[in-house]
Amino acid sequence: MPELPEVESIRLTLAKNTLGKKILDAEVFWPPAAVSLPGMEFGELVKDRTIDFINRRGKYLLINLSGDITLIVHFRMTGRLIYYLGKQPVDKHTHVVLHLDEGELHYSDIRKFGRMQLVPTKKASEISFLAKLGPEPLDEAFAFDKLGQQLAGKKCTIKAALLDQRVIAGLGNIYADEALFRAGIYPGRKTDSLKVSEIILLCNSIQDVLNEGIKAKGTSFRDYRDAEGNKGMFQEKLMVYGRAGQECKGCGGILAKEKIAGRTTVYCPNCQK
DNA sequence: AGTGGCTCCTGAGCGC
DNA sequence: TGCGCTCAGGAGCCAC
Repeated sequence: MPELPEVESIRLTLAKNTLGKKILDAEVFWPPAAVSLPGMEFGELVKDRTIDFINRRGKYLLINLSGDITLIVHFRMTGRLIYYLGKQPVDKHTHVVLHLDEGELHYSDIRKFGRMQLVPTKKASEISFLAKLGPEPLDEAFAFDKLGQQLAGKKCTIKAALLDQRVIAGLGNIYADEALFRAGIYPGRKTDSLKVSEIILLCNSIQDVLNEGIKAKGTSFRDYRDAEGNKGMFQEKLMVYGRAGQECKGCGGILAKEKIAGRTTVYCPNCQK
């Protein structure tokens, strides 16, 4: 599932292949996946626009098109955006194809949770789901004091807080569990029970695990691929996610599984307190 | 404010 | 081989 490092990897590979290219036309096979401006047809709105630059905010990919239109993509669970230099057949999960002046861009999504949405670029930051997002964990301005502010006064579990995109943008189940393991914090701890020393540790762990995830080009636990169709490598480095019942790579104890914040959570009862 | 449940979806895995 | 069941989950929404 694309979290921050996966979306960043898609951004980099997509930029490498499509910047400056022009959209000749679009084919929409499943309309709910392609949200346009009111009263405008998706294909008509993207036609003849150039891909100017590509940004990322949390787990959202922001593709700036010429003429002040931005294509916002959220991949949710199984969304993929892949560039093909040649002609590529569509399959039953392909929802949108953008034909470029060189190559084509396929948006597909097995579970159909993901969305592409066109918005006026000037209004992009006001779009409700973007405006609500918390700080970017890899911004230079982000440090333990910022994380502390975001967590202040919260009484939920730390796992729930890390998954809350209003608190911090870009973490999902994989990197939240991995960051908590590295910080030695039990995911079910109440947020207001964390000491400053633990918040410092957690902040560093979040940044480290995200940076290492990006360096490894993301985690391909199951479905994830970058914009060139390649898998990431970070699944080989996972300490807890997907490893319930296996040995902890730190202490050799058995990793536990528990539903916390409504999500399957894996942790080491020995290493995380 | 926090929590739990439901919804959107499909495929994988399992028991029989 | 195949049926039916459960599980996976990001995030919005609603009830309590």
